[in-house]
Amino acid sequence: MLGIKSKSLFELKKLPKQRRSKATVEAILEAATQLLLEIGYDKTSTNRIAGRAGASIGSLYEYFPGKEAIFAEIRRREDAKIYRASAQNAVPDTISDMLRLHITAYVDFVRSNLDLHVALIREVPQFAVANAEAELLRIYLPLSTKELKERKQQLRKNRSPSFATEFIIRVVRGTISEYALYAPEHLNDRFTENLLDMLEGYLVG
Amino acid sequence: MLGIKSKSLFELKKLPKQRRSKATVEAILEAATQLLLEIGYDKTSTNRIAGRAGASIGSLYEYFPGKEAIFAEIRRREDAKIYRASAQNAVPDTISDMLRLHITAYVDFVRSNLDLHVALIREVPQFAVANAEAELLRIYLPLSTKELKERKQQLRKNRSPSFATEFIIRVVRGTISEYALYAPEHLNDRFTENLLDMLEGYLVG
DNA sequence: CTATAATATGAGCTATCACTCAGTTTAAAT
DNA sequence: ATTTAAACTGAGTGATAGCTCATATTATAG
Repeated sequence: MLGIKSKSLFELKKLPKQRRSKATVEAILEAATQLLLEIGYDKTSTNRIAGRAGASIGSLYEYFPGKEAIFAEIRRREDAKIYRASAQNAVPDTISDMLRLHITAYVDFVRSNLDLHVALIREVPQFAVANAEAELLRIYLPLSTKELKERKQQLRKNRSPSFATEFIIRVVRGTISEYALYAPEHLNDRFTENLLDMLEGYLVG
Repeated sequence: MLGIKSKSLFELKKLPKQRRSKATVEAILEAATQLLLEIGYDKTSTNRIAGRAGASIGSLYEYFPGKEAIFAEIRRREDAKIYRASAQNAVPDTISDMLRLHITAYVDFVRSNLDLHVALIREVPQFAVANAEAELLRIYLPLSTKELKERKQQLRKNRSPSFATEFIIRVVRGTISEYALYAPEHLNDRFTENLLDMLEGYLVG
């Protein structure tokens, strides 16, 4: 029997309390991000992260239960940025404008952090990241379902707001990830307009 | 300087010629598939694959240049199956029927091999798999563009057949992967009908 | 000033891994 | 029957990885 770790492998073991230790945690996350982009997940060892961060390996394990937790935290912060980028504007009246707002914000965000976004999808074992995904969806999904219900008269008939919300979110996320991974040079305005056109046709008709 | 490997890291070093060695290669691929599903990519060592396959580690390296090549071959074969599943039927006259044919074949295939499909996306380093992706698209894309051009009168105006083909393929692949990874229980007929409805609206109107 | 908690250190442990190679066995070719 | 090529073998190698822990330093609290 191997040692059982009581808390999640993907969360911080302990929150830094003093200014010094907060800086250490930030430096570790920054170093891990750089190394992920430079040499990839596999070659990024915890010792190397600590070295680049100017911290000791012991300090790293003081705050993170393991390698995966570091990247899960990076992913969580990226997801939070995406969320904020969409959520900072007022909610428009029409479904069309809602779609345009959210999707352009999303595409712009992915394009402006393309390398990191791709590296996180490509290289980080997804199981370390499933929680972050679930968290994001839990925030996003009820929010948008509510928005759709309030605009139900604009919806095509037979469209269930709750089904449509998950469907749209997954179409958008899946499609953008696919382009980011395999055809980043086609992740342009023409793509965005086509995506919007397709989704508007689906939701509004 | 590390040793330079002359051929691709993702292809077979040597093709088995005799019946015995062909069986060895098949056993290795089968064992690797099982272990991927049972314990994941990282824990699946080449020694363990050889052990499960009833072959020696030396034989494994006789045919595969490295661990990644084994999984690239598994992926290549899966892709070929998907392609055959779509391509075996005659090409229908209407775009709607074309979409229905290809997409139901694709969804059915993914559902019937869900665990392996998910494991290949989740766990296998994508760079080992990028070639297989490129190969698949090279076959698929011109084929479908040609089919669309022949049905241009059915297309909504302003839809470029070549752009639309890539767009549709990536929407489908991305969306289905997203559902397979994060909501496999929602990968059902209702999902398929909505996807078809959306794409038909986009292409035909 | 003292006691206690927080933070930092890094040598070293255990484990495992991908891969090599010198030699043997089996099949095909002549 | 002999030669040659194909296939197989598996102990061993070098490298590196994630992680622990005993100890030391710094900050906060009373």
